[in-house]
Amino acid sequence: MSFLLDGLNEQQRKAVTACQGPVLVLAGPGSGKTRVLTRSIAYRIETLGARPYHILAVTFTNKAAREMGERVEKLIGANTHGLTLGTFHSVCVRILRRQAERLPFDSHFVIFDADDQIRVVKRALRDLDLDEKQYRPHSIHAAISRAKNELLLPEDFPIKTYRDEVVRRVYEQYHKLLLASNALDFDDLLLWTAFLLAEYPEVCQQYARRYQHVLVDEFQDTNMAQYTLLKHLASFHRNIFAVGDADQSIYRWRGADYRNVRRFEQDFSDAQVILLEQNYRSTQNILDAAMAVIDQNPQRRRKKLFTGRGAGKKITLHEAHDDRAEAAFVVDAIASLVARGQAQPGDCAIMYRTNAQSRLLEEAFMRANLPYKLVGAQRFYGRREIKDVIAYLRLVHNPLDEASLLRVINVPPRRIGAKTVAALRTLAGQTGLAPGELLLDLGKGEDSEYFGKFRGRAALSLANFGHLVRNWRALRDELTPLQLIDRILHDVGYEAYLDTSTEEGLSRWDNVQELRRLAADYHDRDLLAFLDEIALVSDQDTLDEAANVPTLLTLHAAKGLEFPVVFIVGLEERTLPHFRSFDDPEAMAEERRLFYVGITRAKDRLFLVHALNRAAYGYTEPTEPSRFLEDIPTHLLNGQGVVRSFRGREGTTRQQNAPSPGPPPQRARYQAGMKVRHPLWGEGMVLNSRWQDGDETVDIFFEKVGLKRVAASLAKLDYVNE
DNA sequence: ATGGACAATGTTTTT
DNA sequence: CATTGTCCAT
Repeated sequence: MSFLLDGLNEQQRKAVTACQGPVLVLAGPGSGKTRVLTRSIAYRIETLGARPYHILAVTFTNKAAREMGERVEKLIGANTHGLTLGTFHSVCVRILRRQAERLPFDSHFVIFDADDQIRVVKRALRDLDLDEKQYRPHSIHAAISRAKNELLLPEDFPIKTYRDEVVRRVYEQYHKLLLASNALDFDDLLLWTAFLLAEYPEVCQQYARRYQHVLVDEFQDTNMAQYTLLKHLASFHRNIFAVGDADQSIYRWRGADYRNVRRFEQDFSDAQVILLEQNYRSTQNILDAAMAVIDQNPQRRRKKLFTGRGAGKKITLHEAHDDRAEAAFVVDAIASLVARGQAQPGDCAIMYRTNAQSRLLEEAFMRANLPYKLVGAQRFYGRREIKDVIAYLRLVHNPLDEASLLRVINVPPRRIGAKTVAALRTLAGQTGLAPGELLLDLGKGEDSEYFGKFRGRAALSLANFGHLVRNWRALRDELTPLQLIDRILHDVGYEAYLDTSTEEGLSRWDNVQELRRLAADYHDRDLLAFLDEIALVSDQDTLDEAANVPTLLTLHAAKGLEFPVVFIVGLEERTLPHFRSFDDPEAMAEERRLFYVGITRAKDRLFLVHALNRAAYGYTEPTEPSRFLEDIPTHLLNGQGVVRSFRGREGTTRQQNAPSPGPPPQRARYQAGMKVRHPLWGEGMVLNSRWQDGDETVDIFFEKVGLKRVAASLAKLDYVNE
């Protein structure tokens, strides 16, 4: 089956055929990593005779999984049946449903999305009589999520401060509430699977024996839970094949730890390490810019990326007056490329740090009457009407799901207000039933023993709704998901509720129609399959590749994609790097990687854009260009004069000088009284600062280690905002 | 119970 | 500024 090695370079070949023992493939951007992964799967089946049943391949997005499946099938035909191929989360769902009898939930559990999770945190806070202002649900949830990713249960939650103590209690309550709802959050899927494999050696054995080959994509994005899972699953045969690139690790905030790459080499000391450094995507100029940017990150394994593609066009650096002008520039530039026949609209992508930045771009496209497509942002599944319909389905599937019950119990309004809901919950608590179960019982009307416990109107409203849910439940096995949706929409009068005479209502109803179309695909599967699928889709999964129009997307969403023409906008301090990363060197390093990921998406043309003024809180304020721009050698750039090193704001005079890649501006960055943070020594106060031998020498009094003298260009100091 | 008006509050990235 | 929550009048 030598065709599986056709067209591969030596390193790729080596990787594809490395099927024994642990293998770590460090794959630079555009180095054919997906190719290596798919061929390696095919090679194991075709050449080594492995049964697909014995192969596990995990990815982070459904799209990546789907693509991989299609490409393997294209290589070796249809004999991929039995292959386990999916995202970490979907693979875990499958395992957990099968093994639920060993775990504290049953196999019909539902998956709570981000919204539900916040609701549960709020509920927990209220149950514990804690102030939502003081303990913001999002921040508490982040702490819980972090703990789960580290495989820490409530009792293991590390306590250093009083706040930690509170978080631990909320975590405990949150945990209970989820189990009472027979629901798992995203993190639980990983946590419980890891727990299962650790606690039940016979189960672990069963899977580890089955999976003779374990392959992982985007390994640098794994968190502790995922890493542990992989180790368990590969523990018997030890044929684990991990592909990743620490320089493209951009999900630290989600628990991802690129140090797992190093950990892998330690845990599997016999691992073969294969480097893929030849880039097949970008021109050399683009690649050089990318390397110049990423080389500034400390403590990384240097890779020397090269391409056979030639230098290519220079990178365009554009300075716009403000964010509106920035958007206009992008639209103009695309229009002009298309007009000159240099690109198709669909070749172009515009990338930005935050979703909020998409708005002005969208407006600019609309003003120019040009179509575009947007990845993510107001996600389809995040829309209110979609969440409503899904909540109905989940309630029908699982009446224990309190989050869904509360979401739809009065939508459309059916005279069940806060008072009545509180009464329902109270009585449920007294009887030991879940609110949803109580509601179902009330659905029997006056036959229900609980009917008399409510004040007249309330009892009737509840009974009516309970009756509806009873009916839907009775039908749920006969009807397809689509038929059930239609039945619910009809029974509750959802179209009338949306008021399709208004533009907004009509658009919402359109979205419901879109959901119906998606449900139509599930005519031969059950409701739960549909619910699983929509719980685990990602933004990238909804990207429509057919339309020949420009794509707007965040830098995060751009990972794994490539485009002939790439615009990266908002290249300013506080945007990229984002201001939330300023006081943490690790976070700052990740901002740089994010920029690196963006640059390396480009095949032929790269446009880097920054605006001198940007609207922040509704007010437009002056900006400084991103520090990352300073790291790109000027000879790779063209466009208007390269304005460099503005930190300190005297750039206009310096600009006159010949563009020299010399030292930064002679202006103190640190002044006495400033608070700064050093990666090693922690926080300290600047005592004084002066210029010496072309560098800034700063004396700092650190809280932990006392007085230190540092060179500003060498010490990785960060400002601490007071 | 409902809906509207106002205030506060917060803005990264997402399986 | 744009969303979310809270208060108040119906």
